[in-house]
Amino acid sequence: MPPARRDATANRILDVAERLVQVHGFNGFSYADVSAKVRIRKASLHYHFPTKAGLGVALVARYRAAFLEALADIDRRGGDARSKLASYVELYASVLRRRRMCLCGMLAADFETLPKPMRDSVTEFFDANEAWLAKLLESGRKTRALTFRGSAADLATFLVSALEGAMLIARSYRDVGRFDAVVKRLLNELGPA
Amino acid sequence: MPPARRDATANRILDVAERLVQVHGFNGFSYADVSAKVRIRKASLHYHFPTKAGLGVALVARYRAAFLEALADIDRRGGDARSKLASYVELYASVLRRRRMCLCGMLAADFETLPKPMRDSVTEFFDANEAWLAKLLESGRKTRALTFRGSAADLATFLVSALEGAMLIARSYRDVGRFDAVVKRLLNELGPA
DNA sequence: GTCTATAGGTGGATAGAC
DNA sequence: GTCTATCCACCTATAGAC
Repeated sequence: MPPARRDATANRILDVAERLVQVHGFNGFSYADVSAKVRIRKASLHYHFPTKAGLGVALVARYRAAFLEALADIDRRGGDARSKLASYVELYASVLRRRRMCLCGMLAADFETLPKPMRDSVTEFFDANEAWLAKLLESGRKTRALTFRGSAADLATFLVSALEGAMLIARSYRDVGRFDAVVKRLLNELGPA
Repeated sequence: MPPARRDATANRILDVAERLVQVHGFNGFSYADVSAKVRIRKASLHYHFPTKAGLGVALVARYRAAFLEALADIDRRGGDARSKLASYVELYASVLRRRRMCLCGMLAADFETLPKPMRDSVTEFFDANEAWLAKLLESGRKTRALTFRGSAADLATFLVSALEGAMLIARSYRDVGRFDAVVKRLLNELGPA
């Protein structure tokens, strides 16, 4: 039996829990909330994810894998650094358009209340995210598609911070345009299109 | 009797609750947590703040007032726009150094779970914050202390987003240097010191 | 794998004595 | 204003039948 089918229920649970965390935060949802949406009893959830901490770790692991896969997709599609950067930003925008916060940005807010293994997973997400971005920026600088001062790693940190912050606040205003305005300014600073 | 003395207990409660929200989020603290730190029984807290929603509103109101007072202080101390901007950024840095997130940045994460009156207070904080900053930026542009493209209001939105995002992530890494690096890049983009 | 039932704890909030 | 005592809803998690 293929894993996709074998873990079909687990994945449905993760889908629902992921959305709940992105919208309400890790301390703002319960097994009861998941239960209601998945149409399975609370107790049955514990068969798939015995503890909430474990569910949280699985959530971040899957999110990171999916995110890195999306980044690999961007690489596979090709194009210059600037269009790749636009695709990268679009990943954030698409999350926000669904009225969600980045899962790990949300968990960064909840950070001090998270079980230790979840904390490590969250920073690992940002590390991997920024590493990919830094590589893109460096290659963009080489081909002169992008211009910027300082190290690519520093700029990657900066961009991720700005994007996460823009998502965070734009969501409160329920105004994606606020996010778009920030993006426009970020891209403008990286040289002419 | 002066208000400061009359509301001494209420203020101690707010001090403790404020810190708890900045560190754990609005859904990550309880009256029991406050009770333990203030050394007063849970039930007594309800005398000062009957509901958690009411406590939350009081929290944001006080935080905004204190923040705007700090901004007024910056104006009173005088200096050029660039040094005022540095003082402005220092407000965020000092919060982060105490291992806290901006109260309203944290509440922006909790936004969807907040009682309506709190939601309004949060966006009003950002509105007031950005309005002050936009005014500063505009005056800096006039005196040529600052150089930037686009509207001052747009740039203010951008700066607040970047600062909040940088706080959010730097706190997860427990690395204030990460925040400082973002600040350095932000200030560099606003022209030579 | 999913169910019912329930344990054991904590959440916000109230009543009434002092 | 602060206390003890208590309510009831909800939380995460477990036991055991099917």
